[in-house]
Amino acid sequence: MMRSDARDNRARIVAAATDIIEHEGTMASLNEIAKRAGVGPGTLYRHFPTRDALLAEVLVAWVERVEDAADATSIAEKGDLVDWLEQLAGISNAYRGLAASIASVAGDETSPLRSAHQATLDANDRVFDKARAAGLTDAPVDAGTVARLVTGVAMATEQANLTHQQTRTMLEVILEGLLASARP
Amino acid sequence: MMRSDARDNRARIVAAATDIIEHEGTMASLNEIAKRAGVGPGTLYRHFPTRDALLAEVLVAWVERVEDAADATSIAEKGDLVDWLEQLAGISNAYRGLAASIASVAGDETSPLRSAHQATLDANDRVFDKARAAGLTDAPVDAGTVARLVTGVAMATEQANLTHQQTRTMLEVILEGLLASARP
DNA sequence: ACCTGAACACCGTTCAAGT
DNA sequence: ACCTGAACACCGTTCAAGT
Repeated sequence: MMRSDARDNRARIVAAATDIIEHEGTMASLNEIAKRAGVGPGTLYRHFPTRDALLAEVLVAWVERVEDAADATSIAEKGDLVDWLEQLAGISNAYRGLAASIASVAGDETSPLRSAHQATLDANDRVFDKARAAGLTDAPVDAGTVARLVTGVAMATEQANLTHQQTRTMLEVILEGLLASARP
Repeated sequence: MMRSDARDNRARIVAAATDIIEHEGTMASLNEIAKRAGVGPGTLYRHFPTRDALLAEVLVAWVERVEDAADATSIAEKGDLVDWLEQLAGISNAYRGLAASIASVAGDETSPLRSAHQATLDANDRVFDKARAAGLTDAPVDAGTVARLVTGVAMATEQANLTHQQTRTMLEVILEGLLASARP
């Protein structure tokens, strides 16, 4: 059982982090977050030994957005799938630096962001299940490949300040490729 | 005419930067580069007011590699094009952080890295010209779209420590999509 | 004209000292 | 058990003072 002051501090750190990361991105200063939360930097480190551990907490709400989006999406034609990929890329760019943070999970099995990452893979799988049900494709599409491609698009979009149309064009190419290579 | 001591210092800064960036990536400490070059930090800033200005100088040699690779590549079948994209992605990952630095050029018309970026776009165009000559595709493929996609792949590869095979799979999907959407 | 290097305002991270 | 906040070793960047 956590001491009540510790529990309070933890909650205030998460609240401050959510607020600041939303505005400044995933690379926001940890000292600034601690200050905003009204705790010493050591307290932040005690509760969250790494930046990703803190980010994982902030992303709990974010993961729900991904899952809701996946479940709310209905897939009837190819354009719907592009819309979905666009949504996925957009959500990955909810905060500055988020796409890069997500990408780094894939290469680190022990990352605290692991479950958040897995949830998005699963959500993506469910959407492509719908696509198969709608007869858009008959072969399996690897969710990992899709995730890596969309993450790459999201990173490029953020880094190069791409227009909506440029990003969509990239996703159209990718979807075309996914469906083409899925057909034997 | 630059004073000879200034010219010497400039050359030593570029040499030190090349050396250090090769090992530590594009985000290497500028103070460390200055120290290695045997100059004060102010001298580095006098010659290169921004990190990208310094990087542009370091990348002169790098651009030649891209152009040589493009001109040396012969394209006869689809696999050759995947090989080319793989080479392009590999070159973009020559240094850590390079893919991101390249990506940021696209969103900044005044970047000192502009000519380096343009050179890679042109090189890519020449390769796809060969593909058209070989009858692999008949419609134009936008070099900008290709560059953005490959940059995204390169960033994801670096950030997620992807395997060779994972990267190649992404590029295969992209090429499939490029050729498919090029066909009317 | 060019260079030096101390100085400034920041980072992330740690850890003795407190309660 | 938990917290504070000064301290450390770094950043990038500037600018008075030197030659």
